[in-house]
Amino acid sequence: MGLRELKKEKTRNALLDAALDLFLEQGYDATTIEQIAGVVDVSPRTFFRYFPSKDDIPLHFHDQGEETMMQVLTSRPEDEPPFTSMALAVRAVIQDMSASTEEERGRFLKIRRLLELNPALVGKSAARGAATERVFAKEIARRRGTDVLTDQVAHLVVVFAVSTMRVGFECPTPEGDLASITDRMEAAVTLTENALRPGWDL
Amino acid sequence: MGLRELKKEKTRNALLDAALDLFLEQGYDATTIEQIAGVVDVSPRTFFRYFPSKDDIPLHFHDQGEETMMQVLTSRPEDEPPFTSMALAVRAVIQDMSASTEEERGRFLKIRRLLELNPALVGKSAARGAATERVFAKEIARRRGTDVLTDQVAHLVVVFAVSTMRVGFECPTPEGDLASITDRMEAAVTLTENALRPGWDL
DNA sequence: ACAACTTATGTCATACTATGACACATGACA
DNA sequence: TGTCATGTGTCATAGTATGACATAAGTTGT
Repeated sequence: MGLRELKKEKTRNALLDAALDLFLEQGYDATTIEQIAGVVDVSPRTFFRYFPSKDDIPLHFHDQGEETMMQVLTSRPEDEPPFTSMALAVRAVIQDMSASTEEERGRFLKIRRLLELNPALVGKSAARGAATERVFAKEIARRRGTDVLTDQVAHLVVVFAVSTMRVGFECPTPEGDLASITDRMEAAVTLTENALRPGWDL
Repeated sequence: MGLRELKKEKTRNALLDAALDLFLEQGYDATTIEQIAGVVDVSPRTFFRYFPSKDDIPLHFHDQGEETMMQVLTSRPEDEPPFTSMALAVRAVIQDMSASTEEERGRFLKIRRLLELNPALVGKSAARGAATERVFAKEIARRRGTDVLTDQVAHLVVVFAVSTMRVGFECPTPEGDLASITDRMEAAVTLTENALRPGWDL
């Protein structure tokens, strides 16, 4: 890895951390891109070269989670009940969180506190989730041999899985560490599994 | 109703229809508030006096639907299984759609076409849905006699219901009329009901 | 080590959404 | 009809986001 990429990685993390800290200190809306860029000593224009939008800061983990889930999904046999595959994908994300570095864990907790303080961000997280859902619905429909446009079961499988993950992550735990978050996420998945009738997704 | 309120209602509808038509003609992002206001011959500032944001145009029915659902929910006995109550609330929304005026039906269809053309709006719809979920989760938790902060079942009940409605509404039907939309929504609710194990939400 | 190339950054400029302040006009009501 | 309340237009402003272009930094050849 060249010096250039190292520097970029460093700037990206610096922007991320500066943004999260400012958001928690003064609130999300009250914090401007100019301020964030100021802390890291880059121009506001540069911020947008690292993050497409301000919202992409609190949604930092979304893309990563989506990638993990898709990897797990494609590794599963195609004739497995689709919700079983999706539940495994969700658990893989939980696993990833547990296995992440101390630095990343800190960011997880900050983002979670941020979502609690700013409910509008929960909405934006759901918005990103909707985009994720489209991707997965398409894949599930493919595996089911159906048309994604009309296969409501495929969509339901996905929204149940994604919604469950959201409930587990967002549903607040009073001042918890990362383990208590992953525990709650795991609990949510189990609850959903038990709520569903076996074979509903065939 | 005074002349003043009539005029307001008229302006509001004019803005709504002008916006929807422009969105469908030239795309959502490509349409500016200035253009919308121009069609109705009001100042851009006035637009924001009728709609808090541009996004509130495609989300026109959200608040209405939320109100309907909450009315139904509070009319149900408190010891009814919560998902049963929520499913009834969703069906009430479907009923409202079927019973709406020709004018409103047209808007429904336009909004749906808009959501198909612009997936980002589906996300924003989900974002609004997240806010709705908070309200209902609180009420469900109250009825269950639990703390909304820790009662994951309450949250799951709500997200399943709201997600199901979204799937039914957004899942595209090829050039359908309003009846085919409500039919699909009804189908989605039924699918979810059959997918869930009776008593899971007690 | 130096030149040539690639890529990241800073500095403009600009469009658009959204909000506050204030003056003016229009409908409501005595 | 005069007074009050309310809606509207105009102006000013903050902030997000994007494009264009020049410059500086890192990379790669000889």
